[in-house]
Amino acid sequence: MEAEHEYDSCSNSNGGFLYVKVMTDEQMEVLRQQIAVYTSISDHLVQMHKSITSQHDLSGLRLGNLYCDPLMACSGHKISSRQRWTPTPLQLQILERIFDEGNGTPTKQKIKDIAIELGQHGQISETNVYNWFQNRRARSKRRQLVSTINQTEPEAEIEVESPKETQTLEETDQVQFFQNLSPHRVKDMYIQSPDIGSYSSYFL
Amino acid sequence: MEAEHEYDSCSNSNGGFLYVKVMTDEQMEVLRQQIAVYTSISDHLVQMHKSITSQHDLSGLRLGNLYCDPLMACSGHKISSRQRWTPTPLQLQILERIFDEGNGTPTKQKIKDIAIELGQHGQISETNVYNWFQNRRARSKRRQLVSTINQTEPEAEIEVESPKETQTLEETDQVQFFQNLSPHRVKDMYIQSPDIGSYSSYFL
DNA sequence: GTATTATGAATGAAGG
DNA sequence: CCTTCATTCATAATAC
Repeated sequence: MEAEHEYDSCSNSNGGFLYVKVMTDEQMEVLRQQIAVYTSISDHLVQMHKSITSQHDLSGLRLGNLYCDPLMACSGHKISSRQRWTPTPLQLQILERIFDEGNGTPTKQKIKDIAIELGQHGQISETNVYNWFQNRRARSKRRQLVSTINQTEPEAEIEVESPKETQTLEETDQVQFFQNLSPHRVKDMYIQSPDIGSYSSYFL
Repeated sequence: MEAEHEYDSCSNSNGGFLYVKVMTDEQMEVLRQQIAVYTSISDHLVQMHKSITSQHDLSGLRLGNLYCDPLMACSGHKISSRQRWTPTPLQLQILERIFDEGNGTPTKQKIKDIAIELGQHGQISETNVYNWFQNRRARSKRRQLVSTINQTEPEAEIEVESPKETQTLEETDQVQFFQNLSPHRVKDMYIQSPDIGSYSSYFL
């Protein structure tokens, strides 16, 4: 098992060597999900507990009053956060322009070219470009569909003063359902001191 | 880098930068402790919940699962039932294990067997299994290429394109370690267990 | 700070 | 096998 580690060696300030384990992105993602399991479990159980205590006022059952939010860093060290690409304004402008040119089918080679071109204006990968076009196409399609429905089914409601609401109904009830179920999104994980006994009041 | 991650940068063929995430042993240990905290938190909450429900038999608080819709009814909204199969954590675990066993070609008969086996843990069809393996294989392959590039020596290797890089794809010990800690994926876990007692199995 | 929205990314499925 | 699409998930950006 140990032999299968991959090590990158790099010298430290002491002149010796410090061995660090290298993880691939895929492994990091798996790890992140593993950790997220506990976040979800905790969130879920917290909610259940809240539901119960709100009905029965069983606050006396809580297990302590010490506080340490496991999500709050004592030292501010983030363990796992998936960094997601965000296009720069310039990149976005170029992407939109290409998209508007109508060549709806982004060829593999075209994606490569675009990625190279956008690479001049910030970090980007071909996958980013691919995803962007995928999402752009899908959402453009969806928006059109929604607006079509809105035309055939004109709302009697007066919403003239809030133009931004026109597209807020894209989210389905199912999404709302899940978000209600797990309001605490899996956010950045932090390293904290393993003071197990002190987290209880997190659930108040 | 201000975070705990250390990034080794290396240039790729696009002239951009790829980053390899590395962790020291110390960081791994802290991470392990962090996860242990979640284990304790969850365990703690389970006990709290048990102590409460044992006194009050709150059957109404059961959590819905994927193929049950009491919770959906509770929401008061029309929630169309999911049309797309989603593997349960247990199913996913089994699938991943089979996939890791390396028998790359899932025979027709094998798929049937797997489907039957997984049927014990939730709704599933042979097509689901087939599709899963197809996607898993393809995406693993694609990710391998990326991470292979990421793992290349940060030294001056200007290699533009390697012809079908080898796929020494083995989960490293780090990942194995965490999988032992929590062998389930996070996906959809909050809609899975219909009973709080089922959560016990999530805790090591 | 919390809540909401926009959007990058992951994934089951379909078509070739 | 591959690509593509629809849907969902998670998070950066923003509103509150």
